[in-house]
Amino acid sequence: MTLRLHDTATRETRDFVPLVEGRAGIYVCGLTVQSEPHVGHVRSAVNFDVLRRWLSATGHEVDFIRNVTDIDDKILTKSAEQGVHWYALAAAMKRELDKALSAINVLPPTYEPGATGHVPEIVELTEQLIAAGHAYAAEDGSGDVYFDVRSWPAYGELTRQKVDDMEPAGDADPRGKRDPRDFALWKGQKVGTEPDTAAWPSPWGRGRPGWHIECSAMAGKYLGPAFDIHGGGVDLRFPHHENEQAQSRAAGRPFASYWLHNAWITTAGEKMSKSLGNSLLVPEVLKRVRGQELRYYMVAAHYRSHVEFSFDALDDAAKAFQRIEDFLDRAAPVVGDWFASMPDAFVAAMDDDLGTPAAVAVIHDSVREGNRLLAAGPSDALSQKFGEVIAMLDVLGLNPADDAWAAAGGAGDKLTEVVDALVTGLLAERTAAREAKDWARADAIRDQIKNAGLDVEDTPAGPRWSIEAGTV
RNA sequence: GGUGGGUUGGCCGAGAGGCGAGGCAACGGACUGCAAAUCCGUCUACACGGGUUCAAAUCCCGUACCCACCUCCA
Repeated sequence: MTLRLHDTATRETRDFVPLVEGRAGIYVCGLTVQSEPHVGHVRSAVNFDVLRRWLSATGHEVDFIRNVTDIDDKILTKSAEQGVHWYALAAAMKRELDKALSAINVLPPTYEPGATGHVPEIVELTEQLIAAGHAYAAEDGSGDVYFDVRSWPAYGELTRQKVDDMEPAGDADPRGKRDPRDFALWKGQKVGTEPDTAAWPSPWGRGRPGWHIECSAMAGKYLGPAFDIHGGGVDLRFPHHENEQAQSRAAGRPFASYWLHNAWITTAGEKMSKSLGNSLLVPEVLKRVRGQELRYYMVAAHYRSHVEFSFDALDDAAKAFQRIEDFLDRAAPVVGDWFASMPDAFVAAMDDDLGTPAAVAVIHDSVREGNRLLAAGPSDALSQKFGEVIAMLDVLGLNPADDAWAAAGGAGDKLTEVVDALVTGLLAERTAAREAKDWARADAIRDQIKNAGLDVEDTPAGPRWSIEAGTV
């Protein structure tokens, strides 16, 4: 069985054949750190984290590069509005992003390069493009350098568009462009309006990188002229990815073999950046559900499907995940030896363009079977189901035993011990009442615990408490 | 104007010619002192109109509505 991926460049789902057997080089466009991350932003990170984990799980050594755009127009505009240094804003937002991603167990990339640290590589690539006749310094003295779209016949190949059919950029400043579709590789500093700290020396005067060039330069530096997979959100296909590919290929670099694009999480049918919604910032959402549950919500939908975000659906996802967790909690004390193994159906689902919805369905199948077996006490079959569930959750980054969750939980563990001590005392009283068939007393104790926000279940191994669903 | 995606049961959300994904909710049954949890079962859906086919949610044609991108974007 081999992994098949949907390549948006060819619009085909085809076998993944890495350039070097057993290795995979992945470049993912990360965020522009200009504001706090919302759930839409982190979906992309989760989707590509799953890809990375699956490649690792199937024996690939993965080089995973995810950039962070730490200088651009928006960062400059917003920082000016807020009266802070642009680099202070970028650094603060980067910390917020890191916090949000670790809360949902997104593994850190192999390396996370930023545009500001790669100006020499960007200048070098720009010079190559000028030498090759595909870029030119603006003749208006602005210090800008543009990619010459008309000089590259393949321009538009990624998104199947013809230059002549494209809507001319109405609001774009033509400045020194030969064609309105030409895009900036280098932006000359606007002295007086842009801070000196946001300008670097170059053969064309002081300035800063254009948006697209950084990814071409950094992908080339860390993954080489040709690499396996390039990922990002659908909105990046054009212009960002189209331009990245044009630049790179015009400079003689074959670039990515496969292009993967994740779909949106929308609210009210619209992309999140268009709706206001502070409530959708990751820290806000994590007040309602845990990181595991938010991640499950994202993984339960296919990466290429639009997800219409709703708190009701999020709550449903949290319950579904708790069902899986509950099985592990109840089975753990009785399973004995077990080993991790993935059912064929799960492997087949993941190999089919990362079919996480079907993969999650397989987890639920194993959980149901495991629950059935659990009623009969320990057995090899139960241990096997337990190992299956753990293995599958691991691949999806959802293993409840993963240290990542404990780190995100903070001081919760100590509190749990305290609650456990208190509740255990009450439950002992209730057990005594039940043995005396004093049902009124037993139920009163259970109600008291329930009113505090905890559920009580009677199991063959005795009473068990848990935090009521939805109140975590 | 160009390019791409979508519309599935009470809800979320898969599937891509036959064989009921899965979850949540609801209802019935088993279990329970009563519950909870769990298991078993029920609810048989594919925007609309045509067509192809032995067979269509799936393929084709048309229609409606929605969304994204066309140089700020996950």
